[in-house]
Amino acid sequence: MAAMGPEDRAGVGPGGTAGCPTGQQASTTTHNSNRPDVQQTLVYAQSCVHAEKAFGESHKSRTSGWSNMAAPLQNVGPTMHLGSVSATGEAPYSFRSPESVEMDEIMAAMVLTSLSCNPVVQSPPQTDPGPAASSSSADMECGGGELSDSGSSGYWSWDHGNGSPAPSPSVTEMDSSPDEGLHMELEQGEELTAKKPRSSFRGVYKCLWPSCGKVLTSSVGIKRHIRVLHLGSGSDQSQREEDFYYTKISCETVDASSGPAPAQQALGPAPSSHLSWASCGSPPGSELQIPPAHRPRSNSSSGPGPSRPSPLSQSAPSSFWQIHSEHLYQACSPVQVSVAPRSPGSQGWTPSTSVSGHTNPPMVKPRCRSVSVGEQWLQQNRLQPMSASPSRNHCSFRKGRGEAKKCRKVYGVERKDQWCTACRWKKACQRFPD
DNA sequence: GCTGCCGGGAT
DNA sequence: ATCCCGGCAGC
Repeated sequence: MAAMGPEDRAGVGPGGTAGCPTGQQASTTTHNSNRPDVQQTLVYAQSCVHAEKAFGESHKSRTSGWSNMAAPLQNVGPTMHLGSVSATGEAPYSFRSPESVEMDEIMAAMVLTSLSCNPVVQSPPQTDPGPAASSSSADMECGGGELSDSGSSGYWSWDHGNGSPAPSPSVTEMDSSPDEGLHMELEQGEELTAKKPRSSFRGVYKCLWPSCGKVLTSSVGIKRHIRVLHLGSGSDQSQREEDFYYTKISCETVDASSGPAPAQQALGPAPSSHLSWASCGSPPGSELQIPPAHRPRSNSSSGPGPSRPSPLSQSAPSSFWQIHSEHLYQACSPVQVSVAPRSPGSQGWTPSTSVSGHTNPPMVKPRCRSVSVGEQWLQQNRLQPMSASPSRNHCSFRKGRGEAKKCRKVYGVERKDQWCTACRWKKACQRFPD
């Protein structure tokens, strides 16, 4: 639904322009003038360098400026990365060719972006992530996936859960350059199709070296690739810098087969729901399980807004919350009303709290409205085992009227204030449900 | 046309 | 979350 076109990308996320010192625009637009698609994040990041150069040459001011630009870098150790960046980004300007400089700019900004957004890159991904690290990284990845929906080009965003920065690494990757992206997709396709049938989440590591775009599935492999091919093996520095020249891309497969939940089996085709829930990747080595405490609570925003990615196996319980918030006066009305022996003038209506909704088949009958997967799961688990195929065909059926008196009939329009709330709101009658 | 209520907007 | 209403469909 988030059909934001590429041109809609603001490019500068929350605090984007505010974070960078003034005067950042002019110096860099010249470098990127012929490729407007190249991430504006890059422009932004690089422009900070220029601005700082303009403002002062002291290393101290540079450091503060960087931390100002991107708070995420603070916990990473800004000076260390600055060293690597400045080595490629600043010094050679005076004598390198414009193309080389441009590539350096791109690369430096990519490195910065990936560094600040991807903790997996900051620390060796598979050495010893530990449970906390893996879970937090999974959260990060989720944030990235979510951002990718908005179509922004890696703008800065702060993760909802733990306050960590979580720009979208994958978006940055995809937007980096069209030809490179194509190249990467080809390679990625080759490597990934092999594993496609079974895995649901995976991370790939992409080399950020200019015009390389090599994609590997293991961090060790990508490190070795960078070290050997680009940095040149041997030097101590190269072994440390290799981290900066790759980034991790989280991918998801369209797995309709990963652990089919009972509800999904019974549901039949509900592909959109599957996809919206499975928009999260995670590192290949780390486990997918996000602790419930870490998982963002289901925001009550109905509709396909930022769908919280979660493994499919957990989809049903999470959507349970949504049901309660969305269809409160319907889904949460186990209160059955015995309508039969009533005098017409009587105000009384006897709500019997019998949970035996299943004894009343019409109650179970799905209404004609779009039912989420989770909701059907709920219905299946809460109520009687429904028919094995509560397919959406029933949704086209609109229940007939006249089976029970409604508030309008009982009280009349003139006594509308005595109607139940739902009737007043033109919703399904709560007081006299069919 | 009346009625029930879904879907969605407004606050 | 609450309130309201347009509009659809069954009668």
